[in-house]
Amino acid sequence: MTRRDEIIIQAGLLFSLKGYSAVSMRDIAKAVDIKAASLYNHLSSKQAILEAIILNLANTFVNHIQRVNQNPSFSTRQKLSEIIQQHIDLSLQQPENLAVLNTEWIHLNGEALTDFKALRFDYEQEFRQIITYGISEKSIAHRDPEVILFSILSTLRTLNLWVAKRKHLSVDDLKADLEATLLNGVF
Amino acid sequence: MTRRDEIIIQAGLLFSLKGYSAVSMRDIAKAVDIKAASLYNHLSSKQAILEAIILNLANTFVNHIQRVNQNPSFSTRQKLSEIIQQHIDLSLQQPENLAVLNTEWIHLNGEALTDFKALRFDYEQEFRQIITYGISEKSIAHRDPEVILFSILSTLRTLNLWVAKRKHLSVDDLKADLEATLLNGVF
DNA sequence: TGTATAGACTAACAATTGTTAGTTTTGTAG
DNA sequence: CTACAAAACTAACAATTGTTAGTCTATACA
Repeated sequence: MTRRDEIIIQAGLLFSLKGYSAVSMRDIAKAVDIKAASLYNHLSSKQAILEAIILNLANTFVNHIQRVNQNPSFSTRQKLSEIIQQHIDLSLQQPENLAVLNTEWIHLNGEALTDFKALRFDYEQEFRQIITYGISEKSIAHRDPEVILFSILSTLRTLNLWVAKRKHLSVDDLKADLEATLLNGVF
Repeated sequence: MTRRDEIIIQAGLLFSLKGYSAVSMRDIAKAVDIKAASLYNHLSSKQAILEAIILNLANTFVNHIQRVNQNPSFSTRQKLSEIIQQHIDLSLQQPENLAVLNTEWIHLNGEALTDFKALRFDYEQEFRQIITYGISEKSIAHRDPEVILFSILSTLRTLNLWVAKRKHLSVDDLKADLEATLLNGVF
């Protein structure tokens, strides 16, 4: 792990706790025990740190859903199951970076903001396609696809806020309960 | 509407767009067409603006869920239906303030932060009680109540991000689809 | 041994921050 | 018309911001 990686990890932790704007370069420097000016030996700007965190994670998500969606052996249900699994895994592995992705992307500028929005759109588009196909083959209930899409997606996107607290459930049990709740409902 | 209310509304809009820390008192002043120092004739501090926005809305939610939960004529399903309705209504009426509530509460301090956390806990506790009672009477599926609670609640909490875009659906149709998706699932 | 490079440092910068003090303007009630 | 309060203003403050310039030090390689 390079020094740069270490800085980005610590910065992500601080961003998730206090928000991008409320974290100073001096705060980040203190977290890795150097002076603020020394950060610039490893990174070009504060913005660049935020970009690295967010775009890296957004790319991970898009790559995953594209691979799932392209797999012809998966049923609609299996595709959704794989996606749920991925969100659980990343929510457990890097909850802080997910928090940054979810709430600090507004502070991106220029090309990085454009790239992020494109990745977010791509992800939603892949997800949307799974759902509309599922409706067309009648495996998914015939309702407004956007309502279905955002109902499921908003739960998955905020898993990082509570999943770590559910330690008494194994990951497999958590996944089973979550999948049942999202896909089969509660009544 | 007092001048104070006007300031709080404009500040809420700015906070939702750029985040609390990235909005200066001069930004808020410009939005109501006065100078920054004049804000202090109406408010004691920047913090006080944030507190007003968040605690007001959090109280609205808690009061509502308590009234619903205390109504003995409501079934479990009807209680959840009422709660969904309330989230849709507020998401349409004040999406900006909901965004502030959801993402900027970390910037609260001292007593206001304590109060907010207590209100959030109260709300989740009322919600949790509805679900555990539903499980005990076997109207709700027998699964981990926390997974059910946070699955539904995280969708409701982020309605403000997408509900306004669903203009082609009437509020009633939106509610019907959302309720069906959250409570009956999609398969 | 000499030298180049990576990575730390100190010091400073211009801009912006929330807030206060003191003053002037505006509108209303007597 | 006068008096008073509400609400605007100007000017300034100390602190903090991201970033740059220039310097020093240690390690690796010739």
